[in-house]
Amino acid sequence: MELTERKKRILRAIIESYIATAEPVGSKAVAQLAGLDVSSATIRNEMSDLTDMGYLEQPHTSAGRIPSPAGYRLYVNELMGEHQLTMQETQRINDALELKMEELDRVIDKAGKMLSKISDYPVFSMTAVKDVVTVRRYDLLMVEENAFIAVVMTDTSVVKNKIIRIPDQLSDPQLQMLSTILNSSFTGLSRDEMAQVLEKMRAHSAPGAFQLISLVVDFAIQVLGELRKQTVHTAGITQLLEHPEYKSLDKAKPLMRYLSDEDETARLPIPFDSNQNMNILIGPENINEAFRDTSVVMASYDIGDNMRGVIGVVGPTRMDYAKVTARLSYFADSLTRMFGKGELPPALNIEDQE
Amino acid sequence: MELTERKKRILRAIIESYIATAEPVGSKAVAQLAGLDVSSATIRNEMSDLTDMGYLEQPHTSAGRIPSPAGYRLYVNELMGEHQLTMQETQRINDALELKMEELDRVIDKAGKMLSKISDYPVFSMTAVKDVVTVRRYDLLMVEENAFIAVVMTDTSVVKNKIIRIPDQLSDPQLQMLSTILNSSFTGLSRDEMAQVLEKMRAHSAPGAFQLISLVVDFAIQVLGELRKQTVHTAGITQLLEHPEYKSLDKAKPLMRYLSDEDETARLPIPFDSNQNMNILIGPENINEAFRDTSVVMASYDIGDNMRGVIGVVGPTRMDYAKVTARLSYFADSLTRMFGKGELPPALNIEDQE
DNA sequence: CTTTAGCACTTAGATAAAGGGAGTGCTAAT
DNA sequence: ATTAGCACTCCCTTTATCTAAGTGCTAAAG
Repeated sequence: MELTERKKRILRAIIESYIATAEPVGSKAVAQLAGLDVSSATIRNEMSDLTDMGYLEQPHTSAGRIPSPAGYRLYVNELMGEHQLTMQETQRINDALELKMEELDRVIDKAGKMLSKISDYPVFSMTAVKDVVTVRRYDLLMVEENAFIAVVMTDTSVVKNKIIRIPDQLSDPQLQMLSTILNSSFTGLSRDEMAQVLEKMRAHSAPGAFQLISLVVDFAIQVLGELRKQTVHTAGITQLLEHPEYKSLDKAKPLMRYLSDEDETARLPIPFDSNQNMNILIGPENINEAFRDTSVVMASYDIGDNMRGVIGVVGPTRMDYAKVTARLSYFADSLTRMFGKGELPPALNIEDQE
Repeated sequence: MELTERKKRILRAIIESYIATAEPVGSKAVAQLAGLDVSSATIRNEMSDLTDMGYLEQPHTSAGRIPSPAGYRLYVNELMGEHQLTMQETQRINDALELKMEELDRVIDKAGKMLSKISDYPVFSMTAVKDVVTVRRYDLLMVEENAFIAVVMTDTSVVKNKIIRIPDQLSDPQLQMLSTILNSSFTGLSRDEMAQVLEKMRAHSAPGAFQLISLVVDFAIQVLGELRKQTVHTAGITQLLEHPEYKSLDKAKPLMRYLSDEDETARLPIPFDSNQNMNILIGPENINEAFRDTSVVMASYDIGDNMRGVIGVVGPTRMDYAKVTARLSYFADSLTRMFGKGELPPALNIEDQE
């Protein structure tokens, strides 16, 4: 049975009022809000219908109505107007994204924090990385007699370095030789392959030389490992407390504990449908128990050509979907642009240290 | 007036009971706990004295007693036994500190998270850095015709790199020349000085060459800026909610908001007395309003020879000082050892990226 | 003089009862 | 089909009562 125009309008008014106030909405209030020139009694009849159809719920007999998950779903799919970002808002997001010289991981972390501030909800963010990253090239820089810097560049153009100390002195030609070996035998390989080659080499190499090689290769393997590992960042968990549905600690605690526990979030089972770049999960649609009364709005963004990340907002089912989606999508687009191919990349930087 | 042995014993019993239960302690309970073979009436008299002396407080006329800040202070200074870390605990801390290949900043962050897990309280951590860091040397590595990696090493042996793209092609001799200029004119200088030299150079240099130089120098200046900036990390804020004094959201919210707001914590006005390496601030001893009902236990640790950091635990005034101090001090010592001069440093790493 | 037992007194917090208010659903009239 | 009117339901707040814990005092005992 199709909804009449008026029913839609009433449903929408109820949802938007509830989003704003977190209070059940009564027929009288709707009569004003919906801008329909009918009395509250008429509205009551309509609301009764909507309840029967499953779009509204009644906390108890004599309370107003609140939207059911199905109601939110309908709202998100059909009713919700595109929220126009104001100039101010876009400006704010742009300012926020003025990140320079940061490492990818930290950019993501920071981006999360900013989005959280902008949206007033907790945010999680993660990057899904290419699973096979290889080393493109090695450079070795002598710094002192018994130390050199190993610079490793991956095929994803990530550069990492490390100061390597050695017991014996090393001459320039030796370093040159080492560099040649590394660049010829240890590039374009996966971590496992590198380990294998290294193992083979152990047999027919001078122990001293082998030692050196393995120091650098071990570092390279570590770098690749670091890059592979997918981390989830969360930000602004405390924001939950600002929303009335979490004013009872019993509600807030499990969710907060979940979000703040890295081990948990690490295996965040977020079913992201990558066909569309904006996903909304409403309340019970979340498989995860902790999220049963909570909605998640997610967007994906691209990091260059090979990687893709997901950033999402967590909030009460009564969340201002229109606003959140607008902001989130703009934000994700900005991230994509920022990490974009054409432009100068965000110049991620590096650091090693003795 | 000096406290009698018995009074001390009673005070100690009260504090420890209150630490454990968060409930006011009555005379009857004390009679048992203190292990004194006297009746509750006697205890009552003593407790009355202790109240007069300011070591105990009464929430209301007919409640048990709770320790006053002065009481905690006395306890911390004199009464508190050294908490013995169990083998298990030290083992746990050691395992936790098995950090490799991380950047300083992230080590601190992670260390905070671990300590928070170990101590069941929120933790903040920060590093106080040398205020003048300079560049020790530059290395330039050609990667493609129109891009090279700039590797900058500071006098604190931090190495950072960045891929720099240039519109025109660059020959090896040109790169060589650039490197010479950088190493002769832009090392050992503060950020301001570098900017000045750069400005002077603008006049009598070919525009193209100047452009190149300034790209690298700007990066170096940024690196120094990054290093200088002192950041405070917080971890485990949610742990607050596990303690009964914060079960009312009104109490928890301001503190949580404070701790989770980076802008706030950045200017955390923590008066750390660097003469002793363990500081305890009890309740009202905290200048900061948000911490009025909260105690802070802080320890400092050394990062190599030049830097020093502070790591601290935040909790209710009723906090298990004995346990927290023991763990914190062991933890801080471990950090110092880990960053120690002798040993291999935690091999901080670096990364740049296109 | 210190310790102890006994008891009246205080007070927070828990439980129960009563009142108010918002909103519904139904009926009858427009 | 819409609306006004009204009885009914149920939550929430306030008020009153009760209970349990703990104190402080007094007077007796060691």
